[in-house]
Amino acid sequence: MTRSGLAAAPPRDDPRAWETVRERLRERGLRWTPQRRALVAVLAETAGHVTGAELVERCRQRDPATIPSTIYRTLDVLEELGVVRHGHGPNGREEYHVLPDAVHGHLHCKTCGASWEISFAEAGAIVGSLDAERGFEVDLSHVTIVGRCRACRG
Amino acid sequence: MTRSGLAAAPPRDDPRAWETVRERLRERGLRWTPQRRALVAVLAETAGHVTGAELVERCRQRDPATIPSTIYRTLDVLEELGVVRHGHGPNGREEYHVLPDAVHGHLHCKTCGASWEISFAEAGAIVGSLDAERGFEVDLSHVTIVGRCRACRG
DNA sequence: TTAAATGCAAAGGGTTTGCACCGGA
DNA sequence: TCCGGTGCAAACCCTTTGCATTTAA
Repeated sequence: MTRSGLAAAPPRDDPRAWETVRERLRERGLRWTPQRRALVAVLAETAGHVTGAELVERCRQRDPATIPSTIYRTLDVLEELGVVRHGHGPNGREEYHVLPDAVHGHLHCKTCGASWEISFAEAGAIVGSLDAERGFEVDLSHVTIVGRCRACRG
Repeated sequence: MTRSGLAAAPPRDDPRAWETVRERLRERGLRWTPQRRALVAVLAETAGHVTGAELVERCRQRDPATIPSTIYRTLDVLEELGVVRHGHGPNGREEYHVLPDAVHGHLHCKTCGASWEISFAEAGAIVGSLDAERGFEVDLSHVTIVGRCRACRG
C-alpha cells in the first residue's frame, strides 16, 4: 500500500517537523540553500494543498527575486523526501499536498470552492468496494471528488 | 496515451445518434460546416474520453489543415448541446467525455495507463457514504480515481 | 444578405529545460 | 575543490483570443 513510505514525516503542525528537512537533504548529499529555506518556510505555514504556481507567488512575496524553475526543481526534491506529494486538484491542475502525515484524498465543493480532506478511514467505502468489485487498489492521495457540500445544497 | 480499457460502448457507436447533431445545431441557428462534420466524425468513433489535444491530433490525421482553435470552439458548442462533456483526467488534464448517455466516473491505472468507467450504480458506495457522513453530493462526472488495476497488482 | 465560423497569428498560463555561473559542504 | 543549485531565457504544451475573411443558410 501507499502508506508505507510516509511514516517518517512528523505531524504537519509541529514547527520542529521542518527542522529535519535540512538533515534529510544532507543525508543524501543535497544542499540547504537560501532558496530552499524560503520554500520550506512557505510550506511550513501552508496547510493542506497548493499549486506550484501558488507557491511561486507566495515565495515571490517574501523575495521578489524568486525564480519559478527553482521552485519546481525544489518541489521535485522535496517530493522525493516525502515532504510534499503531488496529486490532482478539482480544476484539473497539479497540486502539492504539504507534509502528508497520512494519506488522504479531497472533497471539493464546486459551488463554494471549499475543500475537505478525506481520511484513509473515511474512504473505506470507496477503497473497499473497488477492491472487492474490480480488484482495483485505490491511490487515495490522487483522489479528488467534486460535488456540492451540505451548506451549498441548502 | 489515454485509452479506454473498457469496450462497453452502448448506443455510443450507433451512427444514428450523431445524425441529430446537425439538426440540433440548426435549431439554434448554428451551422453545419465541414470542420464540424469532421470533428463529429472523429467523436463518433471515439469511445470514452479524450483530451482536446488528442482530438486536434485525430482531426489532423484526416485533414492536416485542421486548426486547433476551431476544434476547441466547436467543442464548446458541442458541450452546450450535451454531445460532449468535460471533466478532469488522471493526469490533471481536461478531458472530454463523448456522448455522456449516462453519468459516470473513471478509474485509471497508474501502472498500465488503462481506464475504466464507473457507472452510477457501481459508485453507490462512494456516493452513499459521502452523502451520509458529510452531506456531500458527489458529481460523478468529475470523479477520477487513480490506483493500480488487478492485472498490474500481479 | 448576414450572422456564424473559419484561418491565422499571437498571446496566455503554468511548467520544464539548457547552460553558464555560483556557492555550499 | 567539486558537484549540486541557481538564475536566466527560452522552449514547451495546451488552450484561448482578436480580427479580417469566408461561407452556410
